[in-house]
Amino acid sequence: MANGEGSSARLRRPAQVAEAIKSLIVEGGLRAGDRLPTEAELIDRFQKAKSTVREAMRILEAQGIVTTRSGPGGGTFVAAVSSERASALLANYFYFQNLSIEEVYEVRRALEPELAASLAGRLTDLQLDDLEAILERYPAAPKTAEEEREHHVASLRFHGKLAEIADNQLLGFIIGFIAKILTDLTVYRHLYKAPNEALWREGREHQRALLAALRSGNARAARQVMRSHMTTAQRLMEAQAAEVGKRFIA
Amino acid sequence: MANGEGSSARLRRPAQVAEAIKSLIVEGGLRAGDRLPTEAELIDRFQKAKSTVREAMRILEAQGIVTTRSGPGGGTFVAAVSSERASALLANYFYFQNLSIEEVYEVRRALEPELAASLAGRLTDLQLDDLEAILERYPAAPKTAEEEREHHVASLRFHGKLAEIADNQLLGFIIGFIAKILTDLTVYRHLYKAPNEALWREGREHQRALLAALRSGNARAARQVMRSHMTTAQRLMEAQAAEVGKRFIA
DNA sequence: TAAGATTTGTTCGTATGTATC
DNA sequence: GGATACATACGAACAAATCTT
Repeated sequence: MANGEGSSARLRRPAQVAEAIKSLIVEGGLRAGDRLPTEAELIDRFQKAKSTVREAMRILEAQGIVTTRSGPGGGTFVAAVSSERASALLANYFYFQNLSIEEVYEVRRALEPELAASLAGRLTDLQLDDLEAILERYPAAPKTAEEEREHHVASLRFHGKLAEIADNQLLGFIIGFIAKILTDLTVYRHLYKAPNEALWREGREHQRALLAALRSGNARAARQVMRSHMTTAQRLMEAQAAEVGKRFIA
Repeated sequence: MANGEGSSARLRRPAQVAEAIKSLIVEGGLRAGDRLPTEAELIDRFQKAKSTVREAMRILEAQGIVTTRSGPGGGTFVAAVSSERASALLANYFYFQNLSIEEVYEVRRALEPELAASLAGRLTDLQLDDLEAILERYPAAPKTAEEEREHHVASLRFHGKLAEIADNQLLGFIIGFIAKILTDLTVYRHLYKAPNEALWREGREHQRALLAALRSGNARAARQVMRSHMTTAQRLMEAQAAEVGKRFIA
């Protein structure tokens, strides 16, 4: 498990203990749900003060790899890091970066069509209906900036849903992450320009066509439609002149 | 800034304080290097015990968004999350996932050619020489499993270097992250098959051709060469029958 | 329901370490 | 080297959560 500090930096005691506990997990081959020694045992084993051990636990908890419960039968347990947690931690990194729309879309243009192609013909009717439902929630063109924002969030949810369904966990995570930061950006953005109806209509046509291609199992068409959709989406975003980066977060 | 917990979960006090401090950062528009109130001031402001505040600090430190120094003029400071830290935290997520070679390469095949194309003709002589130097460190075909491993790590450093140079920070981060997990996998893997010389030679030719395309500024060629290179690299990896995922970490 | 047991959660006071002037 | 200002570490006492009986 990665230690997260530059290996040169001298670690303070809580961080040292946290590393030692990580070793217990890795060396011991512990899996999600497995129990770690109690606080008292750890204090005894490492010969450290209670607060030191507790700070170590907070470090591991912040990273999402353990959870703690009090009470009998409680204790500290190994946890599989959730994708939500991983996304949130990664978002902190980009908080300090200032991504441009162009940067985000260069990645989307490369990945989303692949995901679409890989999913063609592999979705259940239930999943297809879910996707359809997302589109149906906003059948009319947005009239106000507020409506435009809701449309955009719904559209991103569509992509987030595709990401969840992905067989490829890495691809799914990345696409889901991008949908998340674009959603946060959209939600917390307060300056809007007038909705661009032509672009909206074009985007909507693409999503319909995409759904049809996914349903019929036409991977080539799905890839092609998603490619066009990304181009349109990028133009929509740029038309809004939003800036990604600082302030895209909760 | 993302809070990292499911928003429904009731937070304990250290986590509450950590969130409050995050708010100080976000609402106050604080930037990397800015100073937060001293421990004593935070204890006073939040009316919490010293250890509670300290546990909160460990949480923020683990996420990479603050650093602390003792001594006069010391205290807690906002830090830009480093890409290394972000990578390490993200690697913890995939520790529990078990990615296949195929999954990783589906993403590499889509992204690395784009990066190569975007870099063509934009590298300094110094950067090109750095890349050349990485290739030159292993001019001969690997004879042993050990040598083969070193070659592979060097090749991944080549990709990591390209990722560092990338103008697109998102694209660069993703490619750097993938190079990192593949490197960790390679380093900590202890079972090797015999090196496949034909594939090695093919990969090497690709990297040479790529360097030439980058130097001459031929974006189309760079993209095309990288595409072939990815195919070869995937076959090399699969020939080694390594499994990504569990145990790819330190 | 209530009491007791177990385990983490929180507080406080004190002492120590560390960097700057 | 001494004073100062800060974080770091310790440990004892008590609170809260939650399981068992």
